[in-house]
Amino acid sequence: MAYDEVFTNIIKVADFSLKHTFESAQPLTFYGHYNNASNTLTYANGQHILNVGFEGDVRRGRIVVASRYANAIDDVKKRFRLDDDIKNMYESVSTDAFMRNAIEKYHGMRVTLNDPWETTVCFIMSQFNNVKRIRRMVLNLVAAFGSEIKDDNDRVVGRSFPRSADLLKVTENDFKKIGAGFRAKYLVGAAQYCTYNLDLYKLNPNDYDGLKSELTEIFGVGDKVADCIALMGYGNMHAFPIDVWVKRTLEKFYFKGKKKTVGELHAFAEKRWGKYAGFAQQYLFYHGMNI
DNA sequence: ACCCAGGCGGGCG
DNA sequence: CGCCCGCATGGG
Repeated sequence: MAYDEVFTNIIKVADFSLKHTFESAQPLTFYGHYNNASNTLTYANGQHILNVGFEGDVRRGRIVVASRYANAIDDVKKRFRLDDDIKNMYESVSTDAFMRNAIEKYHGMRVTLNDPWETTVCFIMSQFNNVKRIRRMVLNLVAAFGSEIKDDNDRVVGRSFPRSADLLKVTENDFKKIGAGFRAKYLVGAAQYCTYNLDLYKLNPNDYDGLKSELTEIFGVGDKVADCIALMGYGNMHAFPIDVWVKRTLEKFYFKGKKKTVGELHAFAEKRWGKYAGFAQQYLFYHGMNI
């Protein structure tokens, strides 16, 4: 099959925004390529390249998938969690004015389901950092250490995200060269640990406590990053990552500016948003950061 | 110049 | 356990 013989299909979808989903600092933000003018996203899954576009209204439109990857449709459905009962989720987390405003402003923003290892790397990169620089660091990582994706004419058309085993020979100094800074030593440790000591693909996505305890054994993964991996790498909506923005936003809009501990905020989120806490969190984070 | 960013590990009390 | 500190780097 020639490279230009791509498989295209259309998925009808309600309440979906490719733009907000991409831009809201999830793994796709860090290694995908989004074109704002055409509202299209290109990303790689392993050796496959997927082109995803969106047409129509946020409330009711269609996703156009173009790829030579036979399972591209299933990949997109899984990645964007299109089978979720989004109307019920919105109803559940629309608990107050802040959430309603966030949902109105960023309607259609989905919590994505990503590869666990890729999510781990992206959020190790995220610590004590800003979104723009995280993205540059991750793109540098893929460019430097990802394996080439070639067409039938042996032409390089992209690079895939490096697996943990692909990074075993990469040194701390190499990671510093791509801008990782003090996180370089964490990447070395994570690559080792996730190759030899922990199979990320055998963890139970539904076991929140189990995920947290296993993931925090990775050097450089603490409570917050583990919550991000549980949420965006395993789809565990119980996870409620509390970063500086979420903490600040909760304190300001839910506790009249009073300082709260992370433990208190976790308990608050669990009681208020329950099984959709992670979904609510993405709106708290993104709206809180941009308000 | 100064402050901050999707925090973490390590050391200390 | 909780608290506090240093940490690399670039953008506002």
